[in-house]
Amino acid sequence: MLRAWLLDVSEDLDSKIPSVLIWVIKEDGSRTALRANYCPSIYLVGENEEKKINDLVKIFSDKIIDAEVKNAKLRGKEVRAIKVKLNSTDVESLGERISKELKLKAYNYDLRYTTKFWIENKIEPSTWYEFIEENIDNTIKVDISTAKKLDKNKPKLKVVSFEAVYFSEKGTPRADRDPVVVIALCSNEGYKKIITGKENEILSTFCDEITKIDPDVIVGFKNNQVHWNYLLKRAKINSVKLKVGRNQSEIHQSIFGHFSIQGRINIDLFDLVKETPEVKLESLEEYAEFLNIKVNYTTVDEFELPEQWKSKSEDVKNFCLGRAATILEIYNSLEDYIFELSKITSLPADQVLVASAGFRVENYLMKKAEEVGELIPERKEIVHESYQGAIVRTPISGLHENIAVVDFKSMYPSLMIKHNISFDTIVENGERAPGLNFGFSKERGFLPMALVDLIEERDRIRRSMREVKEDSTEYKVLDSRQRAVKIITNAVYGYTGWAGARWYAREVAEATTAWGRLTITNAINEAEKLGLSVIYSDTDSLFVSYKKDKIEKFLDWIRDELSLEAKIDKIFLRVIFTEAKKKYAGLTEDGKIEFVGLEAIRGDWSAIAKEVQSKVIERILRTGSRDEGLKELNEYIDLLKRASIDVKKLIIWKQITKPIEEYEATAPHVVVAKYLIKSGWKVDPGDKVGYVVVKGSGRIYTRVKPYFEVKLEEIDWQYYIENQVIAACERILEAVGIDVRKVGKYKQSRLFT
DNA sequence: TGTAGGCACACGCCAAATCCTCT
DNA sequence: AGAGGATTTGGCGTGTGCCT
Repeated sequence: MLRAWLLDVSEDLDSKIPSVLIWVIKEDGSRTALRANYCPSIYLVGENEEKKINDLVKIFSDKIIDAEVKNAKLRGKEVRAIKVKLNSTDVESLGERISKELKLKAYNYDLRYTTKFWIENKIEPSTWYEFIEENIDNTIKVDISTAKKLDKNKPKLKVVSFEAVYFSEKGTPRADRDPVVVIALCSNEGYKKIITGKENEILSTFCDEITKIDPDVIVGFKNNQVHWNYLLKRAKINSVKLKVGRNQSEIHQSIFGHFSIQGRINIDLFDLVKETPEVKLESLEEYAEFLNIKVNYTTVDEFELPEQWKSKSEDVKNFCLGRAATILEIYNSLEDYIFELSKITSLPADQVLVASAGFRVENYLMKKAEEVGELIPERKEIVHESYQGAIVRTPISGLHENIAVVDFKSMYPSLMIKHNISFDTIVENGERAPGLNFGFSKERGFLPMALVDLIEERDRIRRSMREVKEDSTEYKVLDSRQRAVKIITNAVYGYTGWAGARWYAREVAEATTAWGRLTITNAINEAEKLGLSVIYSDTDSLFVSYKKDKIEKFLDWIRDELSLEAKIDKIFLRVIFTEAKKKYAGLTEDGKIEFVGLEAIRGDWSAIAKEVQSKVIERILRTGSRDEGLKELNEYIDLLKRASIDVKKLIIWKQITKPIEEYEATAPHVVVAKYLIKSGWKVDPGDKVGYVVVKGSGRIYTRVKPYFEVKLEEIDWQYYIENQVIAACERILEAVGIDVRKVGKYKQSRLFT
């Protein structure tokens, strides 16, 4: 018996019959690749199965192992399908050819060989398994059908983080021109190294060190987007092979821009920062701060890197090493989450972070489909029809006291279960979804089944969490797992309304929101009937006056009459609403101020505007006095009039969301982006551009500059007072009855110019 | 290789309205 | 007084980032 933890799988190119290399960590701690034969299967559906099987065997005799008729489910309906076991790893193109030739619809075919490996064999990555092994000429071979899942903790992984610095005189470094000058490495066994010197030596030392450490995981920041590409090109120029994989293999780019390293897991923390909405600028340092990880190096801005390298190269080296160390530390705090997400979705750890929410859900559903014999439909382009979403009530504006926020617990998943909403249960007779001309049958659907499993799994995890100490490793692992499960659960509804989904079903998404609207409307009416005034509501939440016994009754009613669960999410001692939806700020029982939707938490407002708005709101909420808010604003206006604010606080950051030439309107951030591109900087979709508004007349886009080129004297303070600070505060103050344009320092501020 | 829809808000764009200057 | 250019006004579209 061989026990091993599964890292990743790659195709075994040395084998004549379709085979995989399963990269594992064995129980004794050794790292190796297990060889296993695996012939993938596809399904064909259509008329005359028996005859078609004969044709199949005739035409594709060398490409198939066998074919037999089996029962399967197609959108819940029992069908007869030909299961074809292929003697090839080229599943998609062979599947297509067979389907075309025999005029049969193919299923489970447009998937990569390695993806099929996990799904079809019901094997999960990042998990312990037991296999029956056979040793043949120094390689270990296993029989997949003997795989037995073991419940055992993840082994300690060897991890290396790295960071690289490239030198360019001006602008973004270009791989065809600008060299690598530093690479820093850190391992989780305490190893640290700064590699500098001649470029070819840097590159080969980098590979040698990786080989020596032999890590299971290589982690970086923007390594998929920037580093691997860059290092590969520099390696080519220097005639060095970038051998960082196991078996001395080179790194290679896989289909969707992500890089794979044989036998190791390549992780890019940038993928994680992108799904962390609290981190606005998506920088490594901001991410570290968010995770409470101390950064102990001086950040070198990319615009000052060339100068710094020429004058104080030691600082740059330390910066590089510092970043590598921070990358490792961040990775450590997120490792459990990454591998739990990998397990639950059956996507190997180095793919799960690259995959977007839709693909994670889909992979999970494909795994479930295999369990129940549901065929996996092909991915196809579909014209998406938009549908009605949730209800958002206009808030009662002003300063409120003692408000409870009541939330439905996972409303959409619960409704999908309650009404059996699924792509395989849609019917046109019987009970209909509110306002729609179709409904859902009673027989348990595929999606509700998957959701019940997910919810039960999460409940199980949360129960086990209660049995272990809160500061234990086990607790953290369980917590990561329940978070991973929750994310998948909540994304299922959205998945069904995604045009790219294999199981796209607009009706499902539409019915879910329809029942959601009915549910919240009924709940609002009931709350008011019980004497709770509802001041605001969005999708599945209600803001009501905090009257304990009435709320208890209300929650009981939801449980008994709606068969749904709701809870008091939080209580605001004070809360401010303007007239706008989705924007408010409140003081909670534990003395914290929470901002929702307001400029104070938006990434596209200047720091000064955000600071003043939060201070103004905080003062009003803490004191309960509106005049205190005005005082705060006046103090700041004085500072701005004296130009006594750090330029950094005036930067406005905005994302470039598409190729620059596709912009129709002349927006300030686009003008700056174009200027940057002209000066040799690379600005790609997804990048953030930081600009400052300077003095002048006319359109704003005619007087914006990149933040690093702005001098104190040119700043348009009037703009910042009017369009940033006052703009962010006036709606708040207006909501509590103060007209900023009539009182306070505003008039005086106009004299400024 | 994009979970969904609902929403606020700044600013550019464009045409109409209004203002202003000059003959 | 009236022509005609300059400037302001207001509605609408673009663009970004937020909420649940």
